[in-house]
Amino acid sequence: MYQINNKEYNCSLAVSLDIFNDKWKLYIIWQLLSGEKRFKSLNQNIGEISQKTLCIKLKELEEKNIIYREAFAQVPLKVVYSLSPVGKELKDVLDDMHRWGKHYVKTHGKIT
Amino acid sequence: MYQINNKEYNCSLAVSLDIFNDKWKLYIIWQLLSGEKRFKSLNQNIGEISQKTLCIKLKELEEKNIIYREAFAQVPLKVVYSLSPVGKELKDVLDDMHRWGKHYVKTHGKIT
DNA sequence: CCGTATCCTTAGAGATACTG
DNA sequence: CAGTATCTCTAAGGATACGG
Repeated sequence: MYQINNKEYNCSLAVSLDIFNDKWKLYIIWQLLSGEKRFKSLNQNIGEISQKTLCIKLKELEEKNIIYREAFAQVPLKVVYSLSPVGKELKDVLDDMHRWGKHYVKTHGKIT
Repeated sequence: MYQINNKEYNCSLAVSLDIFNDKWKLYIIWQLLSGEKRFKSLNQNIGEISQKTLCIKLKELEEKNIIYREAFAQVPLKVVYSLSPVGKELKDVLDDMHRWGKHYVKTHGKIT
């Protein structure tokens, strides 16, 4: 049995699936794998995500210590997000998912 | 650009994330990785999934050709689910997620 | 045993407007 | 620029009962 923030899991896979059981977190990680990014950049480069949802997801990822947030005292404001060590270790997962998607499209979809 | 069932994606990762953007599909794959399973077995072994939801998710996976469904003309009925070739190729993804979850728990949770 | 059919409840997410 | 605050809506999922 595993416990994180008073939540119980009977398998460590359940931990991952629970954390990333939403529409956007893995997209955000994917963006950050290529280097730290500002809020605006994420908002523009991640499909159709709304500002509000992006805020919420970034906060959740920061609370879980998967990403870091660094704010600069400037006007206009500058905030930079980057992957923590444990966040960087998601690279394998995302590479595999990317590869699988490519393979799935090749056999079951169209490339235009 | 990729197209599957009249849905457009600009990245093959988006394909994977869209397919598995729900609470249960990857759990089902995880179960089936250890061999074919009957409906009841899945229903009992996958956390708190309801019968209705399991039905829906199995159907979706079958339509996407990720799992196979085989029904035996018996009374009582017997139905067996198994992974298709492209379904089996999700093993890497799930192994990585499992490994990451284990690592995350070690550094951010408790093991009881 | 393996599902369907309803009904119902909530969390996730979008749109828009506003603030430090 | 980087967020909050509302307000709204929909689809995912659960509970329960029924059917082949």
